[in-house]
This record gives sequence, structure tokens and C-alpha cells, in this order.
Amino acid sequence: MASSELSHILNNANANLYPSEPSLSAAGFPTMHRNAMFNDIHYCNNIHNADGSWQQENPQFWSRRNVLDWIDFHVEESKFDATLLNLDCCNIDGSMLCSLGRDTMMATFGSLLGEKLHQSLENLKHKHVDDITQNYMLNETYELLNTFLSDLPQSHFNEGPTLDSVVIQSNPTGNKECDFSYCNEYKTQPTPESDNGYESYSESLQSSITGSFLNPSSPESVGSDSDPEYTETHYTYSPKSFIKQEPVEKKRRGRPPKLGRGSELFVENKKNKHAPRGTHLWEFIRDILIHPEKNQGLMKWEDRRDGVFKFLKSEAVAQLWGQKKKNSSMTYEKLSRAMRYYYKREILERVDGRRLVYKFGKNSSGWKLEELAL
DNA sequence: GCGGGTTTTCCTGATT
DNA sequence: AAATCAGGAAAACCCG
Repeated sequence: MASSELSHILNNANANLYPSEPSLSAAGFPTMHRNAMFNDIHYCNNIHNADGSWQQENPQFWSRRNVLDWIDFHVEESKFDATLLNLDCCNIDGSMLCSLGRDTMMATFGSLLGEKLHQSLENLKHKHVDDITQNYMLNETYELLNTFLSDLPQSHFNEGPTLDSVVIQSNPTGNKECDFSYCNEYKTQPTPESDNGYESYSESLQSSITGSFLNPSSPESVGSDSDPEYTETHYTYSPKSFIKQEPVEKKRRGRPPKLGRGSELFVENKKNKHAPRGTHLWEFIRDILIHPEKNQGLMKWEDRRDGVFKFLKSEAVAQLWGQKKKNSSMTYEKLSRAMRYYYKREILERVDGRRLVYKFGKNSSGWKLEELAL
């Protein structure tokens, strides 16, 4: 940690220990009697918070500087004596911070500050997970609407504006490169001074969840998703519904779906191309986990070393998997059945008694820190 | 075309 | 009560 940053913390803390204007923060509003949620989400103007970007960013993606700013804010607010801080513990990035449990937090920062930090972190995590869910649903709606509009017979609407043009026109930056799909998950931009080698914002956008996960990093998965042979789905419009129609009628993979689960209105497109080689489910899951900057709160490591992980947004992950396999009817229930088959092959190990928690087994690879370091 | 591997789909029943 | 887990069965699809 840079010594300037240390002194930054200590100075701020000391200034609060011996304030010239008691009970007023630098921003001029009382620091007492505000709940943690309010502080974390709505406070924006504290001048001590030199960078401030931690407030809008998912804690998973915080830089070391963000973590420091966040600790600084809470040290300052709780009038904690910063000289008691083990400063080595502050030199971590967001993903490491998020892996600390409540007990570790208390042991590291003391029961008072530790509890406060833990609460704050949980609030911020939940806030961002909720954002992701909302955006995910928004994006789905967008895609449906957009496909619907673009495939309407032109005589009906006389070449009216597409959803894209509407969205883009209302976007002051006019950045047409920004594919709406999943990009909204990046509601806020990362800090320009990002110090940990994360991708730039635009790069993140371009390789947004869809793109990046469709190009798994494992050797087996190379080029797995740049399928030029992607066959477009066609739709017909009728006053009652709009129905996807395959150019060539092919049977759906797996047991024939039973009619009656929404299939009357929306006949799913069926796979009409080979699933790319190497796009195994466990690799897809692994790649979400090893790219925390793109993970967006979908999954998290429970025990990084042992390969224990948890689904945070099980249905969202299933939808992504379905999107990758061009199967919009994928659900967590089906995905989890495939996951359970991995137990026998020891690609996964069972984790008893914990919902949505799995563990990589000895026949999986590419997730261990040592492997990734290579 | 065949067979093995890997899902996908559906299902029943149990557990949390 | 709803979500999740467990695992059997059957089928689809890929690949060698």
C-alpha cells in the first residue's frame, strides 16, 4: 500500500477523532443517525472520498483503492481510531474483500468497525445483485421486443423506428456499439485509474457476459462460439401471438417437451446447429467464476481454494447457459440435473446440506489459482 | 449408420 | 409453500 494512502486514512481518522466541527462531516451533513444503507448508496459528496466510485460499483470489482476509500469512509464515520487498524489488511481488492466472512471481518477490523464494514458490504452486495436481476429482465424484454419489431411485416408498420434506434436516439453518447444485451449490468463505469488490470469499460461492454462467456478460456473451448453458421430464427406475426419458425424443422434436443408450459404462445426455436465442441456446462460455470469482473454477482466462490462455489442468481445463470446453447427454455432445474450428472464423473463433488452450492471435483480443471497463474 | 458421451427434458419424491 | 435436491428414464445431438 502506498504510504500516501496510509496517511490518507490516518489523517482522516485523526481529523475525526479531534474534529474542529463536531458531528458534521466534511460534506456538511451530520454523520450520526444515518443508517448504513443510506450511507452506502446515497452519500455522494464527501470530499474525503477522493475517488468515490466504490459507491456505484459492485464490491466484487473494487480496486484496492476503492476498498481503501470504503474503509476510510467507515473509519471516518464511526470515528474509529485508525491507529488500531492492521493496515496490511486494507491492502486487498474487492473480490478478496467479498470473500471475507463476518468473523474474519470482525477479527481483522475489530468487533465494532468489523461489524459495520460487514453490514455495509452485505448491503452493497445485495444492492448490486438486485440491479443485475432487474437489468437482466429488462434485457430479456428488450430482446423480445426488438426481435418482434424487426420481424414485423413492414406493411404493418411502414418501416417505423426500431427499438434500437429509439434507444440509441435517447442515448446522448450515441454509442451504437453498445449492445443492450447485458450491457446494462454495467450501470456504472469502473474507475479510470483501475489499478488491478481489469478490462476497460468499453472492453467490458464488448465482451459483456454474453460475449465473454461464449468464448470459454479452456483449450477445449477455443473458438467455441464464433459460429458463423448461426442460423437465424424466423418469426411470423399473427394477431394472437408471434411465433418463431425454424427454417428447417428439426427435433428438439432431449425428451420432447410436454405441451402446455407456455408453448402455445411461444414455440421455441430448436437447435439447428451443432453445439460447439468443448462448451461443457462445467466449463461455462467455471468461466463465470474465474472472471469475477464479468461475473456480475451471478455466482461466487465459497471457498476459492477448495473449489466450492455458489449460485447467487440461479435462474439468471441458467438463462445465460440457455442463451449460449440457443435454448431459451433453459431453467435452473434442468441445468442442475446436468450438474448432478457431474458427481458420478467426479467433475463435481457433492456439497451436502447447502443449497445452490457445488464443488469442483478432481476431474475438473482450469479453476485452481495455481493453474490460472500459469 | 453406430455407439458412447453429454446434455436436455420430464418426472416423482424428499428436503430445506 | 416454494425452491431446491436427487436421481431414473428417455430422447436428442455431437463426434469419432
